[in-house]
Amino acid sequence: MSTENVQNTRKDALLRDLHGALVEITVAMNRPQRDEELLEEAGVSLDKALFKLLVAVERLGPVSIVELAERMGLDHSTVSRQIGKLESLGLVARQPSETDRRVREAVLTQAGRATTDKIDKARQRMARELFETWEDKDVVTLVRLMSRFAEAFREHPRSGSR
Amino acid sequence: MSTENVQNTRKDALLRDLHGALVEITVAMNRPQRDEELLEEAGVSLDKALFKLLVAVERLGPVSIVELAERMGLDHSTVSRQIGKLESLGLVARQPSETDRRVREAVLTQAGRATTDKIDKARQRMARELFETWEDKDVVTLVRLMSRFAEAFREHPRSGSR
DNA sequence: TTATTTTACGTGCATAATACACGTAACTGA
DNA sequence: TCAGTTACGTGTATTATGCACGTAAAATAA
Repeated sequence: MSTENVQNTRKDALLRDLHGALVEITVAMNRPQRDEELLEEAGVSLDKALFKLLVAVERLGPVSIVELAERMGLDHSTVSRQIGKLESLGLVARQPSETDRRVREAVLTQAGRATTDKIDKARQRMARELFETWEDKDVVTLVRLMSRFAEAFREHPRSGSR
Repeated sequence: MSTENVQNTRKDALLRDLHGALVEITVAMNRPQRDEELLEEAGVSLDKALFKLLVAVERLGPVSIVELAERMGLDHSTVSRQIGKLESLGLVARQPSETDRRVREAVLTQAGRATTDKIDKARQRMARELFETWEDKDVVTLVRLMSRFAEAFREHPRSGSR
């Protein structure tokens, strides 16, 4: 308090704004409404949780259940069940790993690929629309800084652990 | 496919990276681990869902249940119950609105304010640490562009509705 | 090699967050 | 005044999720 100065206050306000933006973005990303809209635009019918996992499988290629769980911040049992559902829907297949017979890698099936293609295209359309009024320069900068932030946030130098 | 050109591909890749960063940030924000760490650092014991709502009440000041629900992307019944819990913990109070006797505004109690102060300070400390190696200029730019994006994303020009 | 520990996965079980449906009170506008 | 809308709370059902446990395979130690 006694050592508080103007610079600190300014920076605090800045970081406070950042947190506000982060919360807003997180809420927007978590809105079921948003998923539905995207799925509808893509002409795909899929459950919210399954949808996120399907996209993750697309991004991470052949990927083990455990790694998928870590990436998604979920328990492996949850992912195991959800992948099971995606499998029964014919969108994902489990294949034994070549190098480790404990792991069963999740991969997209042809139908799964077709689905994620539609979703990706719908997302691209919406993103283009959102950035329509932005200067290219700003978009590039946003992506650069936000990617950098995402990585730092993920690696998040935890107080003591890890 | 036949009309695809290099410019489109470049921009698509950019937007794809953006989405990747968004997903990573969302996952990081949703990690229960993160909340725990923050709460521990703040020396506060509180449930995950309640914690988010408490922070929301701090930000949005005296706020109705319905507005809170809309901001959080939750059903009003969920928020009603959670505010009830926060009330029984003595962190939030419900006060009748001056202008509309249907609404019961949620506000922080003194204890609630003390709690959010601790949380805010802990978050500031962590944020400062994360941006330690960043140039001020980049932080300022990140916050500016990300705030702009958050607003655009929230207002999200829905296909037809709204 | 053999034995011990760790890892990956799946399943039974319990919990808790959440949405939906409904009822009540209050506000709004014709 | 009266019909329609809105804000809120509660009963109920769903379901996503984590935890605990067991099994098989791999890694490591002995």
